[in-house]
Amino acid sequence: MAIPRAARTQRRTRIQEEKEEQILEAALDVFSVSGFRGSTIDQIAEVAGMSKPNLLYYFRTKEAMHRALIDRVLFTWLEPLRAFDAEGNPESEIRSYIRRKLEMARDFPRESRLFANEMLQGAPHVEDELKGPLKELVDEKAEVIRTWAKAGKIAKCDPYHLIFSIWSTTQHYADFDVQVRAVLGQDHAGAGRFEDAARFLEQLFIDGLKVKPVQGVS
Amino acid sequence: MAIPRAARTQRRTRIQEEKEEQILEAALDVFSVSGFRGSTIDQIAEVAGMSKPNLLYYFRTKEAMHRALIDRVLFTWLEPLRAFDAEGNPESEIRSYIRRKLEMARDFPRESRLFANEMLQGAPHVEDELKGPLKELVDEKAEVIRTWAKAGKIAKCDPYHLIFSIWSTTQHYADFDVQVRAVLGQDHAGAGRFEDAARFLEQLFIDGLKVKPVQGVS
DNA sequence: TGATAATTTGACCGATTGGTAAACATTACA
DNA sequence: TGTAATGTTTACCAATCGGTCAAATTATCA
Repeated sequence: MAIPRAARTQRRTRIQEEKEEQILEAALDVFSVSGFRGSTIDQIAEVAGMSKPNLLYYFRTKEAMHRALIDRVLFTWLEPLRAFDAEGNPESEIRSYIRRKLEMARDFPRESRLFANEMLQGAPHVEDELKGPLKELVDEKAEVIRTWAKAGKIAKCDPYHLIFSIWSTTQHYADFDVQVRAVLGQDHAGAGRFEDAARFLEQLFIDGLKVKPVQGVS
Repeated sequence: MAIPRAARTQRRTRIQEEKEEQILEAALDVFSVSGFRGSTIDQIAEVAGMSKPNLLYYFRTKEAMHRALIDRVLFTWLEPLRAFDAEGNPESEIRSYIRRKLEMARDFPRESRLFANEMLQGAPHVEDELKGPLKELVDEKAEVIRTWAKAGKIAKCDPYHLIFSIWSTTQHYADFDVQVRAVLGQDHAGAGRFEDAARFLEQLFIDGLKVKPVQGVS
């Protein structure tokens, strides 16, 4: 008789690892496009190439699949911000943060869309994580930025809105990919698009954050 | 006997105007949160305070409701970009464009989320509009920005990515509202948040686009 | 007012939804 | 190899889905 997944206490089988990975891969495909409510287990099953009951053998509910995905994404998505180094050079730290976020949007667009979908729906499954770990990490890095500004290393600015603007501009290329493609057309297609975006954003943020000479009567 | 809505040729009744508005208002509530696939006619009917068949008397299908909403949003959403004036002063044009987009994100967050949902799903209902009217408008305004840059009025930059970055940063406050709230907490709550965002973005874009002195051996 | 058109709804339809039960197939391991 | 645990599938369930129909109700206007 099959033992329900939740009751298992032993170490995981090789098959379990493989199949769970296979299911999450398919679930990411589906959830990232249609969101939680708009996705069906049947869709995921078809993409995964397995029967629906088989999926439910590894994840007891649709919500469990979504949960597993969100947890994973939330963690890796914050990697670049964690790497933000208080001891580093402000300009190069910001530059490489932008580049890393942009690379993630390019290499993991489904993860970005999954997260965006969750936000659009009011974060019903992750509000606690937002108010807890996420807020704490952002608070910490915002303090770093504030210190830099006070030391005159970058222009005075609201660190929170700076972080928001880096998030939004970079993730835009994953979340609004259709729109970007439609507007740019075939002219700016391919790998060049990524470099163009990187160049623009680095210029915007670096120049926008340069310390301005004190204004006064000249 | 009731005449199917699509067959009507006469002018619309007062009741028709009111009820259609009432339905679209409810549909916006639901679609903007759950997306097209994730929303149900029953949900919309409940929010609208009408029976499901009554909704389907005014809009023959769920898709017709969504279509009507998207069309309306697509038009008004581009208003600020249309107002972008080639003859105006670059700095103040960009500044007021940012402010207008930010006001829309504040005053019409549901419309922003409806659009974002559609983009995340790959724009299955509006891809033609994106490649047609939207692209044309953006091309036109991008040309204006390029002209400004060539004339030395603003820094040289890719005009398309500039527009993208203004879109993403402003709409972020509507689409990712939960996240913004969670991170800022109660400290930066209320109306002040809007002003903080406006101040930051205007500073970022204005300073980031200032013409830089030509680099060379000093 | 009366009759005609416009509006509204309860009952219902087949298809799809998330999820279950139990039989069947495969694997791991003594 | 045998057998017990693990993995897989067919058949199925109640609930919900988008949408229809006909009957009932309300508004319009000659």
